[in-house]
Parts: sequence; structure tokens; C-alpha cells
Amino acid sequence: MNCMKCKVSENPSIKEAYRLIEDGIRKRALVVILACCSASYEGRARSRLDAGERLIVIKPDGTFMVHQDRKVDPVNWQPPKSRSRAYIKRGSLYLESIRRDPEERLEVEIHEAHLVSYYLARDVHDLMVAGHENDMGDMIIMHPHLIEKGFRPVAREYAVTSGFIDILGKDENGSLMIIELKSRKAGVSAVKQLKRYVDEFREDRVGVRGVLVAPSITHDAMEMLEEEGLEFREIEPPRELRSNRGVTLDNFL
Amino acid sequence: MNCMKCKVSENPSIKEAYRLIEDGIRKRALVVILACCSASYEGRARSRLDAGERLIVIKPDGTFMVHQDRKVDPVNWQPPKSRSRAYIKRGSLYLESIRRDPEERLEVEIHEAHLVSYYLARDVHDLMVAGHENDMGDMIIMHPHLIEKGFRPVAREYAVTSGFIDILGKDENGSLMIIELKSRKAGVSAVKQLKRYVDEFREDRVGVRGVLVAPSITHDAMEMLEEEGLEFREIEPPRELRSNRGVTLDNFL
DNA sequence: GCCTAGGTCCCGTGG
DNA sequence: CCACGGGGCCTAGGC
Repeated sequence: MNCMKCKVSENPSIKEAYRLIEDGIRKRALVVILACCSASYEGRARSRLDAGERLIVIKPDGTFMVHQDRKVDPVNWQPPKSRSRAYIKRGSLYLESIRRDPEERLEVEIHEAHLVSYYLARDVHDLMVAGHENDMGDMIIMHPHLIEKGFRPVAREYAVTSGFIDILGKDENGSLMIIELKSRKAGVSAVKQLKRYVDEFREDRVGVRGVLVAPSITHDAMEMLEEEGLEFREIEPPRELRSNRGVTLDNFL
Repeated sequence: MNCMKCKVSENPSIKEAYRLIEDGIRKRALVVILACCSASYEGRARSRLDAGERLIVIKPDGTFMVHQDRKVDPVNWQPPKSRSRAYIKRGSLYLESIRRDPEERLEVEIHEAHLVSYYLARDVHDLMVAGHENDMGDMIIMHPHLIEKGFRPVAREYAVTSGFIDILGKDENGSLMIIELKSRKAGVSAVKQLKRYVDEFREDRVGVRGVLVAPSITHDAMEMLEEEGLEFREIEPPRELRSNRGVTLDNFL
């Protein structure tokens, strides 16, 4: 029942469950409930979930989730900064989570609580992650020869009317190169995107090369790439876990 | 400790925790752990999470999640059909979840378990939801006058080279109309998409109208729409709840 | 099995 | 504050 950080109640009465949940919310704890429940949501969309046995989580940042016994995503949820509370109405226990802007409301009716607990969790660390598109850009700026010998980056996130070019540069002959990065397998949409960028420059009558950089590419995308006279470089996103993020071109110009 | 559906252990020893977790996985229960842990992931990307107090969930479908005290998304996870197990190495308790294709591995080291539990959850119901783009399409097919008087739908999900046109139809004068649906506020990307569809047909020298249908639109998107001679219809997605799918056999296996 | 597109996407970032 | 785009996106549907 008590371990400083945890409070737990098995098969609590409605009133016990109510008190423990409200206590957990007020103490800004991680509230965890195993219960038979049903749920109604109304907001950007609208949904109804009939009774079943599920995991309910209320986080100290206001996040509210109902998880079924399947899938990664919660079946119903509210985002951080939502306001949650418990209440008893006509002898039944309810949880409510409300968000403002957009106005959204999730109501969960607890038919039978099997386990109610809260956890005064301390967690100061953030995830360190590598392998994003941005990391690929950093790597190419620092090692331009990965694109090809003589490649020189000129600009990053270069704004054009149809969007932002990931990396703009020149090859050893001085021809403009447009680099489109994808951190995972590139599909036809990536090729279309690259083509739009290249077309914008080709209208200006410059010899322009378009290069799609990704760890792999779908068959259809490769076909379209070749039809359009564009190029593909197979490059894996880097794997070094670094806390120091954000390499800019300024470091090298 | 026991309520038929639940097993719970507070501040278990490493061996107790190990046994309860393995028992829960084997019984295809929903395993819920509150613990101080760290995590390493390697797969499509790579990540490292230093020690902190978190919620760990293992679902009977193979889903594995590590939740921090913030945000809706798990900080680390594995999708359904992953294989999870617990093991003790050099006196420490570890959880491992492995996925094949793509090959991915998540390892969690439990430094101190505060609560270990599992829940033999039965849940046969699926979410009923309304307000999707597809629902808007259904509504417009059944009530074409929502677009305008005299509008006649001709095709749905009509394939063109740049994608699929949500609804193709004709106005009362026989002019072709291309309808692009968005269930939420439409941005510039929606306008670009519609423009590409319309351009494909305009090349064929037909008087073609393009209509963006959404509950609202961003300022920039509206400007671009007007510049391109396209139209906007403010329509809310319908709200009637329909069951996506009935109960399937899988729920009983 | 691969691929495409939608989502109450979530989430960070930049205007 | 809103708008935009990436993501280990997840997930459903098509082929």
C-alpha cells in the first residue's frame, strides 16, 4: 500500500478509487488504473467505446490515455495540459479530461476498478536519439564527399516557392545540385518533391542536378527518378548519439 | 495479490519481479510495471534513455512501451507482434523486446521495481468513430447539393498520375469539378495537392473547377487558393457514430 | 509482402 | 499564438 513513491489499491470500492485517483492527480503523480470501462470522446472528432478491460493513465503534465490490450496508440486520449478529474454520479465512478482550444472532452466511466495506483515518478532525462533526417544533413555538411568528390554545400533549408530545399550546393563543375534527404526508404512522393524543386531552377535555364539521398528507395520511386533524369545516393543516417545538436553552415563558411 | 484477473507485487525482489513479468507475458496478460529504468533502442534509428522513473507496459499482442511522466507518445516502444522477455544478468533485471523486419531491439534495464502487475484483460469492442475524411466523402456522395446546386459526383478516389482525386464530378453546366476533402483545417499543402490535380486536367484543355472542402482553412492557404482560381467550401465532417468493424474472431484467441 | 495515404496524428520549431 | 513538416511516426486498406 505504501512505499513512499507508490500508492496502490486492489479492487477498491468506488469511493476508495475516487479518493486515490483524486489524490494522485492533486499530487501530480503518474496515475495508473486497470479497470473495466467505457469511453466517450467529443472534440476534433467524436467517438464511443463500449465496455472492456483497459489500462488508464493520467500523467502529471495533463496527458490522459485509455489503452486497450492491443496496439501502440491509445484508443482514446487527451494531450498534455488537459485537465482531469474524477467524480461519482448516480453511484458510478467517472473520469473526465478536458482540453481547451480546441475544446475537447473525454469521459470514461469506470464499471469496475481492479487496480488503482499512483506513482510519484521523478524523471529528469530526455531521450538521446540518432538517425533523423537532420542528422543526415549535419553529416553531409561535414563530409560533402559523401555526395560525391568535389561537392560543395552552399545553403541549407533554402526557401523556394514550393518549399524548402534540404541542401543546396555545387558540383566540381560548378553546376547547381539540389539535395533532398530522407531518413528512411524514399517513395514516389520524395521524388515528386525533388522534381518540383529542380523544375523551379530549370526554368531559370541552369544546368541543375537533383539528388535524392536516402538509405533505400521504392521500386516505383527509382523508376520515376530515372525518367526525370534525377539521381540517387544510398546513404544511411548517422548513428552517433550526440547531445550537441544542430550543425550550421556557418561553421564552415 | 490476487483477484482472478490481476496479480500485483509491490517493491518486489528482482526474482519476484522477473517471475511475475514472465508469468504475465506467458499468460498473454497486460503487464504493467512502475520502475526506475534506463533504455537502449537500436533499429530504424538508435536511442539511449538514462535512468528515470517510468511506466512500462507489455501488451498481449506484443506491443511494448516505456512511458515517461509527460507526453502522449511513449519515449521508447516496440509495435505489435514483437517478442518480449525478461532476464536477469549480473544481478540486474532486464526486459527485452525484439521485432523482425525491420530488425529492431529495445532493451530496458530495471534498476528498481516499485510495482509489478499483470491484468488478464478481456476487451472485445472496437472504437466507433466519426469525423474522418472518408465520412465527409460519404456525406457528399449522398448529398451532392452540399457542394452546390446541380453538382453530380462521377467518381471517387479517381486515380491520376499525381495521386487520387477524392471526388470527381460535374457542375450543372457540365464542367468538370475536382473535389479535395480535408477533415480538419486545410493548409497550403492541401491547396498544392488540389492545384496539381487541376493542372493535370487543365492541360487537356477542359474548363476545370477545383474545390477544396474543409471545416476551415489557414490564411496562407486561402490566399493561394484565390490566386490559383480555386474554390473553398466550408463543410464540417459528419458526426454520426458508426462501428468501424464488428467483433472479430481475434478477440477470442 | 510492399506501398500509399490518413490521423482527435503528436511534437518541435520558427514565424 | 498559429502554421508547417518530420517521425523508429502508427495504422488501415490496396494490390
